[in-house]
Parts: sequence; structure tokens; C-alpha cells
Amino acid sequence: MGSRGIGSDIVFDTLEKLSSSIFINREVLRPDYIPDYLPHRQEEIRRLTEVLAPALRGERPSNIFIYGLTGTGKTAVVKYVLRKLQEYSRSKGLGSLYYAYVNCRQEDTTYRILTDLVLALGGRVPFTGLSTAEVFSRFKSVLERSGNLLIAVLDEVDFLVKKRGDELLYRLTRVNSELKRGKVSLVGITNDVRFMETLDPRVRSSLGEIEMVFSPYNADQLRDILAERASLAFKPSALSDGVIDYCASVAAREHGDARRALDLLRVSGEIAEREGKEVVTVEDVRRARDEIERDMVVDVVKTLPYHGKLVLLVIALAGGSFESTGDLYMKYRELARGLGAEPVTQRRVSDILSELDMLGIVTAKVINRGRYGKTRKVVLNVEPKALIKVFSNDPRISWVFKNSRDR
DNA sequence: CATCCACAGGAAGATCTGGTAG
DNA sequence: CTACCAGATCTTCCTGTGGATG
Repeated sequence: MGSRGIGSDIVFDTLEKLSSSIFINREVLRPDYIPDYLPHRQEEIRRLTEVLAPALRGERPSNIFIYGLTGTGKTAVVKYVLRKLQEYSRSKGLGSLYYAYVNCRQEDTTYRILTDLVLALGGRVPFTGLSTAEVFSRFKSVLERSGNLLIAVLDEVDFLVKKRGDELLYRLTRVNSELKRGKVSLVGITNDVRFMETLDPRVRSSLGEIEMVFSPYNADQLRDILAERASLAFKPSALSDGVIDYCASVAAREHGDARRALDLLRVSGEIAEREGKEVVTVEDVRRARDEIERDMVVDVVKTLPYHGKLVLLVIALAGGSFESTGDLYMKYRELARGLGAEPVTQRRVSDILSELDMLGIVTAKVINRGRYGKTRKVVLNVEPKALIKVFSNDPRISWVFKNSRDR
């Protein structure tokens, strides 16, 4: 701990603090980690394996449609089973099993989804510049040439259909009859209950050959999951009594979302660790909740288009809610003009509100006020103050606050 | 019990950016 | 280089609608 080499002292001290106190392996708490054991999902794993098993013989498994709320283990189970199938296939010398996992919320265009499917088959596609039809025909030719079976997992398919329609799904279900050699099996995952009803009947019957439903975890089950994962992630006795129970009960209240629970646990640990403590307390979990919310807000705001930010700001400045989109739009116009920007149309603001709603930062529910028309009631899901704080770091907006302070 | 409000939200397309193919 | 493509953002124009009220 000498005071020579000022820089390295800071580095060493920081590393010293980070290296030990709480975690053995925090990666196992990350949302994309697939554990070797999934508590309370054995039945689902067995069933999915049965359905996909024909793939090992090169036969096409039935298309599967999986429904369940967020954090009920749909993605984990599917990835788990596919990984195991691949391991099994290799160990028995049955050759490679081709599958593609695509999250349709992240890859939200037909083009990108097709690109991922081609990639999974070992083909190559530029990430932009071609027509979608061209990518689709490349997909088919790669399939045909190799004669392989591709299991295409489309996670959060409802986003694809909502944004682009069911054209792609329809065409994918048709591929099998168009090709002589290649085959495609679809695994659709969604958390939207009424998704199936919105589909074209042809697609519905084809995609829903087999259906599976994942029910939410209750608090006891969440506790098992957390305990299992915590034993891998944390040092023994790094968690004080009640931490796991508290995380489980928070997540159980939010419709049994295991991802939320694990996130909460990880962030709680990180908070305790940052402060050099050796034990995570319930208080740390409470602070983790706030921190997760803050991060969500910062992320959302960062990716929003300029007028999206203004709409959000208007809601925050109004104390977090509006009774109608008409009121909101008037206030928004004032703000935009005040900032020297040309306001966008009300139609566009309506779409922006839908986006904010989907991102979860706002709830925009359609209500009918009878004679007084139909509108959306908008409620901010986070603290207005927290939002305004984020905006005061945005150079295109923050000067408004500074100016109003000067005057 | 028909009317009619205040919008929702679909459809088509304009404009811009940033890319590919040949 | 030209011709073309998709995505993001936004506009214009539009049809549809639940339920309080007259």
C-alpha cells in the first residue's frame, strides 16, 4: 500500500475490493445464463424433448407454440433442451443439429430474422442492402443445398407479428412443401395470451401443431430457484436471512417473474460488494429495486427519438399523468415550441405513447368517456423526479432547466 | 336507444440515412 | 459510379368505436 505510482494504487485497491467479498460467480445470476438444473420445470423439459426428438433422426418435429408470462422459464427451457439435444447428437455421432434462436423483440425486422436463420445454417448474408425477397431465397437455397433440418426458435413472436404481420411466419411454414430436401421446424414463444387469435388461421393451425403453457412460479417455487442459483453465485453465508425470501416475494407479487427475482438478487449483491461489505442485507435488496428502476429509465430515455423524449418529459413535468391524449398533446406542443422544435402530429404522438407503453415506462390505457369521447389515460410508471433528473443530463434539453433557474 | 365525442389506430407514403451489388 | 434496398421517423388521410347523454 505504498504511495508511489498513484495510478496503480487506485487500481490495486479497487481490484482488492472487487475481487472477493460476496460473489463466487455472478454470471449465473444473469438473465441469459442457462443453469444445469431448472427447478419446477422438469415436466416441461421432458415434454419438449419428446416433441423435438425426431430431429435427431433428421425428421421434422411438429411446430410448437409456447405460451407463458415473462420470467416463467420458457426461453431457458427451450435453450436448455436444444443444447442437450445437440450434445447428445454429437456424442452419439449423429451429426450436427441446426437450430437458430432469434429474439423477435431485438431482431425486429423480417430481414434480420432471416439473416439469423441463414447464419445458423452456416450461410452468409450482408447485414443490409439486399431486398428481403433476396435474403429469403438465399435462406431457401442454403437449406436446400445442405438438406438440413433447421429448428427455428422465434422468441417473443408477437412482436414480429405486431410490427410486420404474419407474412414471414406463413412463408416459413410453407418452406417445407416448397423444398425437396431442407426442412424447418418452428418454435414460437410468446407471453401474449391472445396472440394466437390475431393470427391468420392458416398460420395458427400450422404453428400450433403442439402447444405448451408455462404457468407462473409462486413464491415457494421462486425461493427454490433463487436458493439453487444463489448457492452457485454467492459465497457461503454471504446472504443474510430473509434476502432470498424478500426477493422471491417481490417477484411473486409481479406475476412470478423469475428473471426479475434473479436480477434483484444480482444487483443486491453488487451493491453490497461495491461497498466492501461481506453480507447482503434486505436493505440492499430495497436499494437494488431503486437502482434497477433507474437503470431502466436511463436505458429507455437514451434510445428514444427526440420527440419521444419530449413526450416523456411533458408527462414527467405534469406530475406523471394525463387524463387524455388531447391534453398531453397541447402541453407537448408548448414544450416543443419553447425548445424551438417543430412539433410532430398528434398521430405520431399516439404512436410514441404506444412505444412508451410497450417499454413499460408508461401505462397508456384506452378508456371510453362516452359522450366525451375515447382517449388514452396516461400514467408514468416511474418517479417523475427521477426522469427529470435523467433529462437534465441531456444536452438538447437540459438548458431549459438551467434557463428557468437563472430567471 | 340513437347519437356523437375525441380520440384510437390502420394504410400508404414521404424523406432521410446508411448500406449492397455489380 | 448507378440502381436499388431497408429502417426509422414522421405525415396525411382515413375508418372505427364504447358508452354518457339528450
